Amino acid sequence: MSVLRNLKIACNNCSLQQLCIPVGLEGEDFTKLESIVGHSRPLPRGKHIYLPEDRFTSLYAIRSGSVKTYNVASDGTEYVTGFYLPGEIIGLDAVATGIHPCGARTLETTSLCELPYDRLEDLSAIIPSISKQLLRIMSQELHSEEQLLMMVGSQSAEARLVALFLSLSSRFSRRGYSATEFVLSMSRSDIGSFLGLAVETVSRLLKRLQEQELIQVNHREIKLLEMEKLRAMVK
Amino acid sequence: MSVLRNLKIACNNCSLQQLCIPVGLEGEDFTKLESIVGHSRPLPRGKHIYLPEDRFTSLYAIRSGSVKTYNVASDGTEYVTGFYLPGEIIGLDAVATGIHPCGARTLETTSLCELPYDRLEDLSAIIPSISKQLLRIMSQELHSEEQLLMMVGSQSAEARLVALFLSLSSRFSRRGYSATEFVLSMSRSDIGSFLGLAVETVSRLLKRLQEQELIQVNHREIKLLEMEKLRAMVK
DNA sequence: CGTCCAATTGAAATCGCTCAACTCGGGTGG
DNA sequence: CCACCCGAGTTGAGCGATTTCAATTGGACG
Repeated sequence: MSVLRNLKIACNNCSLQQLCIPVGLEGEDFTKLESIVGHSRPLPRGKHIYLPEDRFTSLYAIRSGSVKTYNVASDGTEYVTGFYLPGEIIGLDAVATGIHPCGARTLETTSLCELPYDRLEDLSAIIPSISKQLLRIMSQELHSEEQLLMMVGSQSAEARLVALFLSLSSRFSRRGYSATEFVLSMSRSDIGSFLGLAVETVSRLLKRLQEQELIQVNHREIKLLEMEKLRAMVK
Repeated sequence: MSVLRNLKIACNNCSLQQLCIPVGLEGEDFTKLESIVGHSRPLPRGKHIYLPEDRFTSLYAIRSGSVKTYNVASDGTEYVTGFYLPGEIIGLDAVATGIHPCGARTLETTSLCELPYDRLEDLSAIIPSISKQLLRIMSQELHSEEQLLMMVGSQSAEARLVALFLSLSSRFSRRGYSATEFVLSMSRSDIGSFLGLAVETVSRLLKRLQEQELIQVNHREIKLLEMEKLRAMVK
């Protein structure tokens, strides 16, 4: 029985292998990595994975569902710093200090794989391609933060929102989901907080984009109607 | 003669050892790292280190001087993505793809250490603490981008400018320079571009902060007069 | 069926931008 | 050595995008 359960959750059987840490691992190395990965039953919506300032022990790979990371300013306001989809890794920003600078919370029912960092370090001393892969993932993350920064810093509210949708679109599509129709797991205020916009602005922009027939909005269901025009909006 | 030159530029003699990749390396490992580091004569102001879209071959550590990284939007506008001081590493965002997503240019006369990435990868397979250190540096960078993002996304223009000064202040101070008096190597428009503000706004804010006697501005010389009040402004 | 939170809508206020003119300082060439 | 020039920086006025405040609607769930 426990065998069944283990099999079921092995990286081996995970459709996200090609997006996650195991990329490029084979045979024994693959098995070794698998052996340190911890699993848990799916978490419900709104569950904390770790809090800001928590001690850092593990990275987490999203297996299914989605997660937001956030930071709390000294006045208590919460700022969303990122949205994470299956195959993506959270906690990388804590490696440097051993303390989580951001918290993480599930946006919907979510399954995680836990990667104890000390064991991951031990393993990457033996299997160099693991640290290679980790570095690649971090670098990727760094790059997308830069993109985001540029966007938030100097694009219109409309362009920012469109850019978020296009980012989600391409990420969904790489995971085998539709690039043009998806359901947002985050609230309007999460979106606003992430993009540096007021909730009301998000709402008005959605309406306007719909009126221009660029997208179709139904509560949290989004349909991108004019990909080319949308892409042209984010320069 | 060549020995003298080599000694002069060895990590061994570098005051930035404790801020740079060598952190935690000793004896033979230290020597091995040193052996792959390339040096060049100081670059003048305004020199490109690499262009956006250039193929990635090396990381660069700033030895002295300063550097800005930037991105070019499809309409040709240049966006500053970061300022880098001695002991900091540039090029990390290119590891994932092998292509530099951002360009890098000197802001003043600047000396660099070149770290060929393929050799660094080979080395970190032998010396695990190198990849550990690299991961730590990347994570650090990730964290500071998050901070920046939060700031740019949701703070007032004034708070953003103050936050930049405080960041420079603490970075200068860790390098043994004054935490309250420094000379900006970047132009007002670099600052504006980095913070997502118009040049004129930067100028007006500097004036206002000076009138409030929080800082003192003389061209590019900045003196922070009221650290506590300044810190309180960035929540 | 009522409650509560998320989302929407409207109106007024504001922060930062754009456009335009002007100043200042440093470097260059006569 | 001085006058000129050019880019960087400053200053002013008006405008516009986004925020804020306030009220309302709508859905999900008990």
